[in-house]
Amino acid sequence: MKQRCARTHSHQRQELSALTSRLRGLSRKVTGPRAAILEVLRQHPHPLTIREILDGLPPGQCNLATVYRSMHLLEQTGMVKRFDFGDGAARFELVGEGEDGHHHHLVCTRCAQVVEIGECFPAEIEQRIGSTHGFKAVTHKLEFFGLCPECH
Amino acid sequence: MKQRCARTHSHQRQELSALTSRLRGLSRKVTGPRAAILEVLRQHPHPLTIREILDGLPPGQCNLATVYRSMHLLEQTGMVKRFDFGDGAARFELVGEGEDGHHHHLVCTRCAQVVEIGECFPAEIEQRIGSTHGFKAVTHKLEFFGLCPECH
DNA sequence: CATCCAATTGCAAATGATTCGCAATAAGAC
DNA sequence: GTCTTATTGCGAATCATTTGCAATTGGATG
Repeated sequence: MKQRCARTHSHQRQELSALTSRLRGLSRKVTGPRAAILEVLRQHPHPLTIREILDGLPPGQCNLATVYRSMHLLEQTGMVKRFDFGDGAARFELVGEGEDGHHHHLVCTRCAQVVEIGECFPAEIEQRIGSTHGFKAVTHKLEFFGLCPECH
Repeated sequence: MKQRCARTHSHQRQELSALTSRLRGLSRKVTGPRAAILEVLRQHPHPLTIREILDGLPPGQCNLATVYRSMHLLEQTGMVKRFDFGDGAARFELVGEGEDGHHHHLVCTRCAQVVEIGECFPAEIEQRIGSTHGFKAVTHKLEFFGLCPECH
């Protein structure tokens, strides 16, 4: 069984060269924009919005549409994971090689500070939920919200 | 302590008159559009998108912008609960009187069929997560995704 | 029941995130 | 180097949602 809920995401920063090799290994071209985007993600081990990624790029390095397209690509290849904090903007985080990136966050509803969470929904309960309703390949999205120390 | 994770949402359909009284009790006007929207929600005890609500309304009964505004109002007053299945469209469900509407869903990623889920993230773990990081008023959003019996 | 005022609505235009078409460009294979 | 095809930039399109504003209408009041 897939051990998904343990600490499967190491935050040891990956080398940029390792990232680009991964891309190349997936027979995708390592272009200027893509390398630059990977570098931004590497520098910010936090969920980043498309806008934040674009703003983190050297000016003129890459077009907004290209960021969107790159994030799709990276998501499909499993190199980044998409998160949704419910504010209408997708966020992305690098995924370590060989990992699935499944984890959760605790988000401050006032200042948007984000903390990464180790806990996960109990796998056995998820399993039961799926089989109870005849669903297969069940996963979940889970995010926590609250007021951070500075905001209360 | 708030008992949030038991089956706090009864799906016994509420009377329309009870709903409109609730609105009136909150000193909000019971207008044609609002009554019609409540009726649609009553008839469909499932998470509905704005578009689905509008389409469920008698034609010409209510403007799109009004549906948006009404859902905001109903959400603020606690009469409906907003859910996010990650597809970019908010969904709404009526909340029973005196309940908080907190619950989760199991959504088919192919046909979008939705099953309501009784289980919830263990409150004691959520509590621990909050206090570990000094967060207050911690809640969570949790939805399950998988392939329903018809789709696999 | 008529009156009045603030809350509410409709409409159209604005916004914000995301996607798409298409011609120009640039990786990487040979 | 050349060539082929993936990729990019740009602008326009799309989709969900919000907003400004003038017209309308609940419902409190007399």
